[in-house]
Amino acid sequence: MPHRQQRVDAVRNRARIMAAARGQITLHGPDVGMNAIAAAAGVAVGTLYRNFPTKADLVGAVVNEHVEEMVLDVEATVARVEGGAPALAEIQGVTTRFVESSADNHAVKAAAQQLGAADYGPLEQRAFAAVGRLVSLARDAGVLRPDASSEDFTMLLTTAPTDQPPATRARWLTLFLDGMTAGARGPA
Amino acid sequence: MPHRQQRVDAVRNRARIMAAARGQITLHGPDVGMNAIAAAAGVAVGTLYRNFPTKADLVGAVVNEHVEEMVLDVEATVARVEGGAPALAEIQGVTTRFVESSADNHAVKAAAQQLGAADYGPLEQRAFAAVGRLVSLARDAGVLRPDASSEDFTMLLTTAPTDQPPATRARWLTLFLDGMTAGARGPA
DNA sequence: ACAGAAGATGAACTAACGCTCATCTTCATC
DNA sequence: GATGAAGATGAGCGTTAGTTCATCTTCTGT
Repeated sequence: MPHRQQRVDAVRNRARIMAAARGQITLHGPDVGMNAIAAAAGVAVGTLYRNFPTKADLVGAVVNEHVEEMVLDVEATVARVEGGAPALAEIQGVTTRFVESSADNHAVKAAAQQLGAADYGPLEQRAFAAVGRLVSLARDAGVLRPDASSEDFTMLLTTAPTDQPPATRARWLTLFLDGMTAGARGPA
Repeated sequence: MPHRQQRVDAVRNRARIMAAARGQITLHGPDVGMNAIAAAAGVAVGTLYRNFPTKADLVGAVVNEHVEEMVLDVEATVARVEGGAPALAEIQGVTTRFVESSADNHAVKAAAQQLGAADYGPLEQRAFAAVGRLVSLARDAGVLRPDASSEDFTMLLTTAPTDQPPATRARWLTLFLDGMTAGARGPA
């Protein structure tokens, strides 16, 4: 073992920084200052930069956590549908959960934006794979329009309105999902 | 006449500033610096501030121009439909024009955002009136879902994807409009 | 308990931005 | 032309936000 073990206070500080960054970005968006995050973590700015060379790295780490949450949710949904759960209801479920969580969560919003961007990391590929499986399951069940694609749902995630009142958000989802089901064969 | 006539160079500079601001904001978004706009106008920053007390005033002036264009387009569309033009095709037309113009035009994007905000100026009221007329005409013609509202179209303008490739934008509009026509009675 | 490396600190640096104002220039008037 | 007010100029102010680094502290291995 060439390297000495990492110090316990360093581990603790990194955890505090991630927690504070998550909280601050969730609350105030990715534009919060590094000083604010450092203060919330009970740590000096320099410690932030020891763990994350630039602000983009820190924000990216937080965003990645949320992307992972979203991916896990979609994968769980796929599993339920494969187990016999009604596809359309499950799709309404995930999309609603997503839109609601991104409503007053600026970190999730940023995460969605990143999914729209085309820098394909391994996590993004997992996301696309899961969404793809969900779409083809639902399409085969006849509850989506025949030409429905996973890109359609990526679009949904990217363009979902986040700064609108709850009633508007719900209406938006209704319209979009009705568009996704227009011309569907209908379930057996 | 109490006031002396405005100087010709002052008039010329104001026009140059508006043109430069329009161009720069269209190109780089509302976050361009005042120095950049001044340079593009061939004028010093001080001259910008003589014509527009704050940056918000300048950006607001540019955005207002675009809002007005959009309003005129909708009003013309209403007139055509009232004259017997097919309602659904006309609606597809305006919305397509809007999405396309906001695609690589950051000023129009900002204009749409402002329409979504709730500070009702006289221009905004004209916009809502025109959209309202268009929706009720189309609904009465049976080409929109019975519960279609003008808020639905405001939402469309606000959430339209602007940073996506043309094919994605077109697909988005298709889905949204199919959602708007789902459950429609159908034209006579 | 000690040495030394890993880590933490926060004042200060840099860059960008909106905005001001003392000074100079240019046009309208007579 | 001459005059003076309207207008133009641009260096610089105040602020904010990301980043650095010389210095001090704390933990780990022996």
